[in-house]
Amino acid sequence: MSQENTGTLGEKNENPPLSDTSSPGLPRELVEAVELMFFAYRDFVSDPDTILESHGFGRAHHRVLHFVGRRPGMSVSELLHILSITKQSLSRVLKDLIEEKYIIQDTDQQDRRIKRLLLSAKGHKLHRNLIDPQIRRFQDSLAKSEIGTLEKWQEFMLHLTNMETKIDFMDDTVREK
Amino acid sequence: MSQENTGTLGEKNENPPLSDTSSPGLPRELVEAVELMFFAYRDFVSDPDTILESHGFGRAHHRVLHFVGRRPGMSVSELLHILSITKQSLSRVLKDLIEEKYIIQDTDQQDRRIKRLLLSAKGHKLHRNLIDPQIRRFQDSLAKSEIGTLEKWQEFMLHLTNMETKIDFMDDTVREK
DNA sequence: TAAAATAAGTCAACATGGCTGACATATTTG
DNA sequence: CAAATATGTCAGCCATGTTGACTTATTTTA
Repeated sequence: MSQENTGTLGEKNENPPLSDTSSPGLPRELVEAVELMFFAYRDFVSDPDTILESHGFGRAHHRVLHFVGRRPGMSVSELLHILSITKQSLSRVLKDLIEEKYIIQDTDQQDRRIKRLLLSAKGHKLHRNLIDPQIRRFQDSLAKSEIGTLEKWQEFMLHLTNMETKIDFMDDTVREK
Repeated sequence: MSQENTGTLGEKNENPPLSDTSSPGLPRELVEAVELMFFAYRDFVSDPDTILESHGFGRAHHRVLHFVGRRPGMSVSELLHILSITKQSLSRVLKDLIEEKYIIQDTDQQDRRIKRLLLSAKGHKLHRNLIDPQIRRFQDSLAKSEIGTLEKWQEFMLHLTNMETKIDFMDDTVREK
């Protein structure tokens, strides 16, 4: 067990081929796919992360900004449901975004307990700046790879999700209750 | 600006179609793709998260376990490089994994400063348990969607990464220096 | 109409896992 | 022998998750 590998190495920086040593018994392609999820996601959010930092915001702020942008007029509890976090976690970032006028709260006229969330012009602008590099990344990747259109990729990615989660958001039908 | 949407709603749970209201000026399909990255990643790691919790571990432990499993005999600095975190962050989780005998350290015989990292039998077993649901998720998705093989998906995902990151790991050639 | 349920918000405390800076130790290299 | 390298450690900070206990306003219901 103790390092047959390193013994066979001529120099310390020559690493053994991954296929020889890694995850015995598991389909190599699928293990690589697991890693690609990690690397792709990490790099995919790296550009917005940089922009957010310059505003004193974090990823949590980004998510809120994004989903409010995607569904203007969303209530706080709907947002909590999509993000799957607690209201205490949300409140910290939402407070920042409201105080700095990226997000506007608008009391629902039918039910005055509910506050509808909307992006301000400032909020739209930031949202736009954050998503631009991600869209560019998709477009570049689309151009460089042979996948053709995004459709099949989307279908595949959708099947990776827990569905209920996703469907709640995609659908316009009744959520809980 | 103030909520034309909610005004048109008959009932509070009927939300407006996303396509009508969200992210004006941006290609809808690409905005949806951005969200799919978020949902797919989150749900993709949810099964391992549950298992990790029962062991008192977190995602950080998972990553270490995974990459050590993938490249047995990896040095600490190589691991740091792949994970792109500081040694102080790594040390917290690596310490746990070594103390609880999931990972074995083996001093390199050529350069006794370097410690080669390896999974113990216990480590392999946990790694296996963690990756199994993820592989199953890929297989299910592959079966349910019309993407065919993973090849094009992998190519596309690879192009989403910053490349240097990825290539460092995939290649067997010399890393830094 | 009074009581219960709902939506939102707040305070306090805790965990995880990033980060920086400052050092210590062992080992190899020049 | 001095400098560089690989690893490890202490201390403290930050972001963002968690739980639990409450408050306030508003709507629903019995």
